[in-house]
Amino acid sequence: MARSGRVTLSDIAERLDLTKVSVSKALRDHPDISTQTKERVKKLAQEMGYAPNRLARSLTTDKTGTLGIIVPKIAHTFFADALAGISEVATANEYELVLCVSEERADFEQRHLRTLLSMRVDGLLVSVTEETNDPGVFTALQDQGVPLVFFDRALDGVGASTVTVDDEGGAYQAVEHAVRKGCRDIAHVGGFPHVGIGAKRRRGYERALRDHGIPVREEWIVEGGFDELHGYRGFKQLLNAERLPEVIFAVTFPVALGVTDAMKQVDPALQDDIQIYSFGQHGLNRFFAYPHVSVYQPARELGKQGVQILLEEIDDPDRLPSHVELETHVIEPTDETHPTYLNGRDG
Amino acid sequence: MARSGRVTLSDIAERLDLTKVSVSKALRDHPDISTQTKERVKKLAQEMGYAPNRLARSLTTDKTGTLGIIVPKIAHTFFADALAGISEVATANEYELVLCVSEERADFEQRHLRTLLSMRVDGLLVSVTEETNDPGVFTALQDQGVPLVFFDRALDGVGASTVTVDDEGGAYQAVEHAVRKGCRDIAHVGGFPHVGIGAKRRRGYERALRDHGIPVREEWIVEGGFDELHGYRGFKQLLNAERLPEVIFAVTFPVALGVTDAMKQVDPALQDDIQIYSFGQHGLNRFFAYPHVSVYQPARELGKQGVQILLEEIDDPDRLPSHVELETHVIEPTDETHPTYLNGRDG
DNA sequence: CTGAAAGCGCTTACAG
DNA sequence: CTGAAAGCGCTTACAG
Repeated sequence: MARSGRVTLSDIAERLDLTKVSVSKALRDHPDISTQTKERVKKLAQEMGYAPNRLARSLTTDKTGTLGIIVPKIAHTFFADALAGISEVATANEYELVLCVSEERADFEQRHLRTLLSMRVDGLLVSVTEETNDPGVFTALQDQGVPLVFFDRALDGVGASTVTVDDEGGAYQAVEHAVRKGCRDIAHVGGFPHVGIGAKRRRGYERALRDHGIPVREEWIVEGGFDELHGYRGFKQLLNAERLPEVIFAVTFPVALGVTDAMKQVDPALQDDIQIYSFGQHGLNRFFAYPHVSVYQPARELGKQGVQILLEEIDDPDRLPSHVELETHVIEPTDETHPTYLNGRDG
Repeated sequence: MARSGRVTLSDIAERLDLTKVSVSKALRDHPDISTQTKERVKKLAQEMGYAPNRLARSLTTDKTGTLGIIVPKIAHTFFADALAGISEVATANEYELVLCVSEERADFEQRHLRTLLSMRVDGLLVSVTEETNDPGVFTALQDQGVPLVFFDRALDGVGASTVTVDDEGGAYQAVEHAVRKGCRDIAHVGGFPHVGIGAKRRRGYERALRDHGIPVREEWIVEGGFDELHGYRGFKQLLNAERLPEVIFAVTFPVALGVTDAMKQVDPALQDDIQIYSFGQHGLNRFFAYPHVSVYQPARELGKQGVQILLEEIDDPDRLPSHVELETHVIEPTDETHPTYLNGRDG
């Protein structure tokens, strides 16, 4: 028995008067071994409760069957949903997930990256923090030949695969949607410009305005992070503008929530006058007193495709990086995606 | 260099004309080694980008520095929040998380359990599925000496540590709260009785009714699972009762959402007449048109304490199981916990 | 203070 | 079809 008190190959071999190599082969259905021996081995292994030590196996095979995941936040519906997709595809392919949360901090991200490397994960799926701007750590990975895929938030200047949504297009659609409703006073509480999604969503916003002959007003554009706090601050900043807009397009759903909080605090009646649009939806929007109009972001699908690509790169290390961009569309509260039971399929 | 193309102890040793043992010791600040040598070693290790292979280390030390986590769902705010707490404490103690999602399926749970064991995680933190009823797999873990802690959803008959909330007390408080508001017609859309939280919350509900001289009406009690679908079905079932209640107490927040969906579908005006109470809160409740009254469930704290206890058991294998029960309280929409920025600490 | 030996539990060639 | 050797990259005693 192993130090740990667990059954090892040798334990089985001893009881069967075989060598551990034969046992190992038998358990893996190696053609070297006779059917009869295989059966004896498997039976006893089962009886003894044998579970192969994956550490030992990984050390020799140089494959751990694990994927390193780094997300900036976990208690945010977008990342939780993405993780659900990631978990689904990983499990289906017999990979385990080592989950790291960077807390939007670049230093945490780097530390996690190092740890995951020393754990010899087979590949990495990363959504960068809002602070991340140094491609150095990531290009180093590439040099070491570790498969890497960015999802949702990618970092420019790294030759890695990416799975994103059409950020610019989605933002464009949102603004155009507001324009078609007759609005021209549209503000943007945006993200940091050095993060891809921040820059792209803003670009879409501005382009849509211009295409519809609406001047871009700097005082109606706020830049910041991606969570509630920045939405809250963003709205406060908009109060300094000459007048308030009719529509506020928020760079993320959490930012939209912060904007709402600020509006309610300043004057709840503002909610009747200002419509909030957000990039990214939320399953509970349908219960809101003032539901947001949102750009549908397929979080789960993003996670699934991310893993899919990562697995392909693991299987074929010479594969060139892929760049998948998922389509988005605007959803109004009224055509919100409802649970299937509301579609008459159940109940 | 290792097969993987990565730097090993021997690579460093060779360049420095030392043995790998000395290098290993130097890097770990072993007193055996002279300060001067340590510095030379560390400098070169840094230059060569050495990262110790944790697989190899774990194989000899019999410690992986990983925790296995199994949750029934991930895209549910409760578990995402709990995971945030888990991640926080684990990271602070230099443990990594191997995350598994059981999808509320007992067979998935068992498979994940086996995998985590073969990965030699140092401990397990589990919230069981709504199907789980066989303690066998878990007691087997105990026999193998693998530290195990249940959080939120524990399984009876396993001598493992548990971190839960005061389910019965919380349910009791919720019902009492409704009674104090003058309601006597209180229904319960509950969980499965074989899952601890289901049985306890129902018990609290019934006890509160009795203590206030209100008869328990079986037709106002529905049993089922813990997600939206079961809430939806639950309300539909309540429609068969002689009359509708004034209050519906849902066993979880997702169940409360399903109930709401069903109510809206039957007749949106019902929302003016029936108040929904739920065990477990949600950060977005404050934006709801009809906010729920809820029993506060400290998800994050539950996760944190779970890891804390697990780490203690890992450090001291002879420790007796602990049972932590966190307090709950009823929160009305008006005294909802708001983001800190709304408390004037920011903005 | 430095080193040679042994071992963790597995798998991958190579013999027979 | 079965076995003996070698090795994955580390650490833990034990010598010197």
